[in-house]
Amino acid sequence: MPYDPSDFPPFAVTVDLVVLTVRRHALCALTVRRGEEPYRGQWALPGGFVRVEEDLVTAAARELAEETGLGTQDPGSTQAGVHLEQLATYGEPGRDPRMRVVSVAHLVLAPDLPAPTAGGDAGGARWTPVARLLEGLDEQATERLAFDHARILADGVERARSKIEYSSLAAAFCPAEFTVGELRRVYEAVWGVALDPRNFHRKVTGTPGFLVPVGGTTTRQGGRPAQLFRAGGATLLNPPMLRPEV
Amino acid sequence: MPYDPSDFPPFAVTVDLVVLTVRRHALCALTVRRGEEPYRGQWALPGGFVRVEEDLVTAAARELAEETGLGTQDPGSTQAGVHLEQLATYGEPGRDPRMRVVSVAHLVLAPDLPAPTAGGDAGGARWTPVARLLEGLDEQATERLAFDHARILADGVERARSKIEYSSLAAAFCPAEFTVGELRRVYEAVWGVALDPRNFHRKVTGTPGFLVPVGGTTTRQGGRPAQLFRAGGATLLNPPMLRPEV
DNA sequence: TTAATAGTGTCTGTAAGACACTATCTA
DNA sequence: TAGATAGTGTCTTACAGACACTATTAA
Repeated sequence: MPYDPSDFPPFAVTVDLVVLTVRRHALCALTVRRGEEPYRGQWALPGGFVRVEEDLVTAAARELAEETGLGTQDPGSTQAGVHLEQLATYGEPGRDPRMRVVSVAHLVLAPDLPAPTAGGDAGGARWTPVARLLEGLDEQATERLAFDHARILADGVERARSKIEYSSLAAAFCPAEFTVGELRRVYEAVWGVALDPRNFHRKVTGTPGFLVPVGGTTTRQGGRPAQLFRAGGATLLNPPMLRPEV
Repeated sequence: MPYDPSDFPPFAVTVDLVVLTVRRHALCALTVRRGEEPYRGQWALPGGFVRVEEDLVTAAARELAEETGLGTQDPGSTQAGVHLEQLATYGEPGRDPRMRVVSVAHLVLAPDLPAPTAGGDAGGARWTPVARLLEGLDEQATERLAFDHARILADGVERARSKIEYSSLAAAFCPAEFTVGELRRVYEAVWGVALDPRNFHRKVTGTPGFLVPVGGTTTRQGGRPAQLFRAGGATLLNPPMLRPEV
């Protein structure tokens, strides 16, 4: 099959970002307000075109930096808590009414950040609890996301929920140094359940290499001072943390 | 951002297929021989261009049918044992020396099939043990796959290996009706380990909804007649099957 | 008979779930 | 003091891993 340009139809390739964080005990996603048709004025996931010379994950990191100022280095990196990975690709013919767009969605897990600065071409950006964005996914909810972004968001949330079961990825939602209680509240927010603090403590501190004590303590959560940890080298949690009510 | 064609660079979008099966106690992948440059004469994963009006998973199913005669219905379907799902997308600028190609890889799990019929434009097709295709992934192995297909295959194999831990997907490698021993040999081939037959039997028959007895028996594996089962409705295995030596 | 696979039962160690109890901070 | 969170210990139960033993076929 020689690569005659007439052989293949032209596609636009974009990256869309599911940027998740935990704010006030709720899992939140970054949304931007659309400035043009279609879906003008509606909220959407941040994203943009992939450039000619650019790798997919590089494009995702660039869009993330433009939208939030967040920096990542390599795919899978957990520098400063920020994690970026490819999620899935969406290419249904009618998903964009104007032309054929294939979007490679990426998942970003970030610690709680200051209110997003809409640095890019977006008309506004904010954190929205995913529960509100995903309620009544089938019907026309009031806060319905543009395009098929509700489905993309749902896939990203499900990926995050399942990945923290067997990996140390939940630490990506925490600052560089965090307490066991703060990590537990991340699990509770992402899964939407309550976990037993004692059993959780035993599980995460008993897994070798999962948490590394940094030496200090903090009382920023109130109560007795808690030890500070950072994420250890062990990225796999075996046996996994069990998600209740599955 | 108005969709002026000059705004975005032209991409070709293809689907590549990681088709896995278990033959003679070995995990094998479907490979086709390339008829043109680059990589002429080398083995590669089957694949092809996505058509204008075609969904990504539809394109993957079409390529699969053209290449093997295998039929699937919906994504995630387990009809006649065949399973098809999206794997990941590969779009590094230099991955195809001729032009910018973004490939959406898909993973197919199929029962043991007759020798593949190279029905498509491929110069030949065969099953190759993945162990041989992946050995010395970094160096220039003798049986090196074209493009970045060795990495795509490695990602597909890893996906299959991890998914059978917590799902009933291993049944996709079996015929519609199978015995507990045949299912165990699938796990052993995919993971490359030996499992205790007694503990395996207890695990899979003790999980409600995982296996459904069909009533008959078979002696096609030799020895005492074994009950025949089909995959049950329970697609999630909780607690998961533990992969040894991880 | 032997050799193969199928299937049941039993023991042991690990770990999860439930929860009592103590420790140390702020208000 | 009360009330919050941190952290340890204990008991029970579930289940994986190891393995003895029986069952039923083919050669």
